[in-house]
Amino acid sequence: MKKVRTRFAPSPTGPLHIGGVRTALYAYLFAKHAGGDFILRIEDTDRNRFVPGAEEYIIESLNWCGIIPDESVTAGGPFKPYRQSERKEIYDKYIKQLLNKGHAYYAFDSPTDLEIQRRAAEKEGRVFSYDASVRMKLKNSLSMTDEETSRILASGEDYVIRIKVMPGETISFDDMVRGEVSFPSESLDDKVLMKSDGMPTYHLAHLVDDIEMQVTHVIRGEEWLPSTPTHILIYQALDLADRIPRFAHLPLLLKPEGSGKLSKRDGDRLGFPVFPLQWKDPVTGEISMGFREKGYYPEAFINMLALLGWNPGTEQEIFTLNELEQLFSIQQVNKAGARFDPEKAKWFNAQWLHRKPVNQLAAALKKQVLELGWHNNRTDSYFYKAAALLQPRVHFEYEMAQAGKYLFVTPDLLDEKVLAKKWKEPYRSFFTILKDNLANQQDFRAETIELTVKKTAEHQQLKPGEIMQLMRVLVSGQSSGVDLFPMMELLGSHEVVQRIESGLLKVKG
RNA sequence: GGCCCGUUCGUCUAGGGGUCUAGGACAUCUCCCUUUCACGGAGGAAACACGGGUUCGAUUCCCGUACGGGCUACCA
Repeated sequence: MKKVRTRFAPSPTGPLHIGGVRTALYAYLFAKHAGGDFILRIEDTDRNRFVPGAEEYIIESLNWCGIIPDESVTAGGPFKPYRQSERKEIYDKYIKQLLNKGHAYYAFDSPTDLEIQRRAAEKEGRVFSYDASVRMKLKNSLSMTDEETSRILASGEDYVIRIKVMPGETISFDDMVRGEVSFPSESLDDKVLMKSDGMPTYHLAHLVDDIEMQVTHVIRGEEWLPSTPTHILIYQALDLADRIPRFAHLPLLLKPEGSGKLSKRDGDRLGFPVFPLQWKDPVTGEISMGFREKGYYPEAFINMLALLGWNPGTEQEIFTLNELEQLFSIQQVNKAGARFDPEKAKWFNAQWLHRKPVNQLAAALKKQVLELGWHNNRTDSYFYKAAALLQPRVHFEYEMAQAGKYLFVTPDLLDEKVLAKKWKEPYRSFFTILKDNLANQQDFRAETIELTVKKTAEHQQLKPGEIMQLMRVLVSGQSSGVDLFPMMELLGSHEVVQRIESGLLKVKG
C-alpha cells in the first residue's frame, strides 16, 4: 500500500480565500488521517498574475491555521523545488514526449486569430472550441506539412503546444465525493499545454508535479471537475494511466445571501472577513480584513471551516485539529455547495473562548485595560476574577475590556431607561441604609453581600426583585453585566459604597 | 448556448427503501434557572424542489422538469 500523499497547490495571485483554506484543510486532514504527507506547492506559472507577497501570505495563513505541510518551499523535501516556476526543465521533458508520440502538436494561431474565430462563432450562436472539428482548418502542425512547420518554428514565430484530443471517446472516472463521472471527448477542447512564453499551463504542470511528487489523491475545488477528463487523457498519452491519482472534487463555498460563490465583495458588503489574514493589496493599497485580525481563534476558524461541507455523522460540533484528523473521511463530504454563515462563525469562536483557560483571558484583558489606560494598579488576581466573570458573555477576547468597563472605571452615566422605569423616590432611603450596612460589613464576599442586601430589603419591606436592577445600575451604570454579587465582591466594599453614594446623587428625585 | 455537477427547516447538516410523528446546530420565539445579566436547560415555529416511474411501500433508487452552481482563456 502506497503512502498517501496529498497537496494543496495555490497560485500566488492574491490572498487565500477561505474556500481555498478549506480545500487545504481537507487535503491536510485526508493525508493525516491516513498517516500520509501533505505538500504545499506554489503554482506560479502565470507571470502576468504574480502578486508580490501572496506566497508569503499563503504560507503564513496555513501556518496560523495549524495546517503545517510536510513538504513545501520553506520546509523543503525530497521533491524540491516546490515552486513551479523553478521546474521548467521537468515540464519540457514531458512535453517533448507528448510531441514525439503525436499526442500534442504545435499551434501558431495568434491571439488575434483566435479572437476572430470566437467572434465568428458567436455570430452564429455557437461557442468556438479548438478541437477536432476545426483544428485542420487552423494554423498548426497537424494542418501543415512538416516542412512548413519546421520553417515557422525556425523563424522564431510564437507558438503554443496543444493536446490532441481524439473524438468518439468517453472518459470516466470515479470521484471520491461524486462517484462515477463521465464526459464525451467531443466536449473537450485541445487545451494549451505550453504557452508561447515557454511556461506550461496548469493542466500540464500540476499533472507532471503530481506524478513526480508521487501524489496519490488530488483534492481540489469543484471548478476543476470539467478539466479532469483532459487531465486523464494526458496521463494516458504519457503512458501513466496506472499512476493516475484518485480525485475528490469539493463543493464550493457560496455567498451568505443571494446566489453565486463567495467573493471578497460579500465580505466588504456584509461586514465579515473572507480571508484568514488581513491583506493589503500591493498595488491599490486597499486593505481586506482577516479572521485573525477580527479576533477569531485559529481553532474556531478551522473548526467552522471543517463543518462547512463535512460532517462526521454525530452531533458533536466542536473539534480540535487533532480530532478532525482522526475523524475526517472524504466519504462524508457533501456534494452540494455550502453557504458561509458569519453568525455561526461567531458562535464557534464563542464556544472556543468558553473553553479557554481563564488565565489566558486574564492576560488578554489586562493588556486591553492597560492600553485603554483605565487602571494600572489592579492585581493579576483581580484580572483573573474579572476575566472569569466576563468569559461566558463574550464572543471574542477583544470584547472583554469594553464589556467589563465598569469593573475598572467608575461609571459616570447611569442607564436612564432603567431609572425611568423602575426608580421610585422611597428607594433612596433604602439604598442609603444598604450602603451603610455594606460599609459596616466585615466579610465582603458575594454570599454575604447577597445576605445583607436581602435582609436590608426585608427590613424595609421591599422585595429584592424591586431593587436588584436598580442596584446594578447604581454600581455599574448599566442595565446588564456580569453576576451582580461577585461583581460587588470584586470591586470591594469601599468602591461599592462610593458608587452607591455618588450614584444616588445622580438620580434625579 | 454547450458540457458537467448539485437540490432535506432561513442557514450548516443527520438520515439513504418501511423504525421519519424526518434528528441536531446557528439564527428566531416562549419558558425555566438567576428574585439581576449572561452561560446553561426545556420547549415552539420551521425542510425531504416538482412530475413520472420501479416497489407491497419512496425523502431514500431510476427518468424527466424546474431551480442553483461550475466550466467553456496562451488564469489557476
